[in-house]
Amino acid sequence: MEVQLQIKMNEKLFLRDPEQTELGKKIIQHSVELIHKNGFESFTFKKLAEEIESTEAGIYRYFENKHRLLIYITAWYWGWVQYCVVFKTNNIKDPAVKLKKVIQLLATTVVDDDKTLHINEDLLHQIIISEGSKAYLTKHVTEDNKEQLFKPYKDLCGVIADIILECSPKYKYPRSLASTIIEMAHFQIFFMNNLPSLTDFGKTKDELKVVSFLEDLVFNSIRKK
Amino acid sequence: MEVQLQIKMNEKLFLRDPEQTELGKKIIQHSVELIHKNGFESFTFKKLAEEIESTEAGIYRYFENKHRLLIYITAWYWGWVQYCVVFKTNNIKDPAVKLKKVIQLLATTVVDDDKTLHINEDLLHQIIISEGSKAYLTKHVTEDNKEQLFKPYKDLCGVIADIILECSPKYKYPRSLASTIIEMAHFQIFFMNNLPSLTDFGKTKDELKVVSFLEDLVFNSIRKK
DNA sequence: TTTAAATGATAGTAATACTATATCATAGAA
DNA sequence: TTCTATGATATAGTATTACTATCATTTAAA
Repeated sequence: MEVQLQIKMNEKLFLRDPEQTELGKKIIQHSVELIHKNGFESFTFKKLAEEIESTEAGIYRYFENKHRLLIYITAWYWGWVQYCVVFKTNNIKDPAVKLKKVIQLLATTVVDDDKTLHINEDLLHQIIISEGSKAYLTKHVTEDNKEQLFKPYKDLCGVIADIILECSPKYKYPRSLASTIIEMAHFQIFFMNNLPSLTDFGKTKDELKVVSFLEDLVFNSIRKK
Repeated sequence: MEVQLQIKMNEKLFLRDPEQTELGKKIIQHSVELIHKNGFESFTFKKLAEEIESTEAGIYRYFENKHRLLIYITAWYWGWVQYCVVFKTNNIKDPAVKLKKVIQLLATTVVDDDKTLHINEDLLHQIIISEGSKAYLTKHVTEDNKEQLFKPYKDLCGVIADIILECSPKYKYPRSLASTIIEMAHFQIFFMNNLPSLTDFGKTKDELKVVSFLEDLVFNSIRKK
């Protein structure tokens, strides 16, 4: 049996749903590749259009602008991560084991998931590490947030916060710790690879050390005292 | 006696030293104000030139482009923070007290420092919170890093890591914990104000709660077990 | 088969991110 | 006093970016 995964996206993220058409899927697929290759700053709809042999105007029918496309991509990613978290922690009783699974999922290389054909999750993971925070670090966060554009991120944070509370019902900062885990899983990887002296993993560049650091950080914070 | 603070900057950060001329100082001062007001994305040298009643070409003589200017501003900020850290922790014996001072310095509102006349440190602090990471989240981090453009950030991280080691000589992740403190001091403040459900401080919007969270996180990690 | 939706082709505009060059004021050295 | 280097002003021009608009054509659902 073949299963296909579809992540339901907020309709405000796009002008026309890219999942519904061939062109739409090509836009997402090649956006991920282009942003991965050249970075978000030098990414333009013109270049994307050339890549997929369509036109700039064609892409503007799907997304208002490239920033909205970035929000779409990150929202998709967080939705997908939440699916993975729920899937991988299913049937696990011990919340501490769940939390470890989550940390590992966030901080280690992603294996491309065949359930979504047009999206390369490994590239996407790398994009989110270096471009993800640009989705919300803007002057218009508040309005974007009102449109619920960051809901998948906030939902994931909520799921992780709940696991933290399962581990330690009296812990006072479950949400802040959850967002810290998410952000630091990515930032420490970025630093390790690009500004290694900001970490203790520069020599080996081993993602598993980031996992160890985060586990140490998290479990020392939430354990009973 | 009046003391004037000058932060020595890496010469590769600029084409002409803005500290040395009136126009240069105006560029820095009004950049901070404009970026604070409209965000880095919509900031252009043209608008800046209009603001200071000079010309675009004039500004290009000081900075290669607006991204270099952002790196300059952030580098200046980290240099200044390091000066504050050293100053405020001077003569304190207890490293735990030092570390608390550092956390407070990073996470709470900055009082404008009269020692630097043309720079408003409070605005600058707010800019760094929302724009600071854009300085290094680029495709050219590695080259920029080779030119030592991020040295002030890395030095500050080193200073904090040393304090952590004073507290707990056997702690395994002093640098990663230091960069986590720095980043989270800023991100949690940003989240608290803009995406409050990612934190536990949304209702009160009280910076001191961010301080408490970070202290809890840090001291549980480094205390002897 | 009709017809609406999706796409493609083309054109145009305002703003952005620069580069180049020529002039001018002034302050210190010869 | 003159020369020269430095900093500032003024103007002009280019390639690219970030869009918007229009119209023709293909495709796919009713």
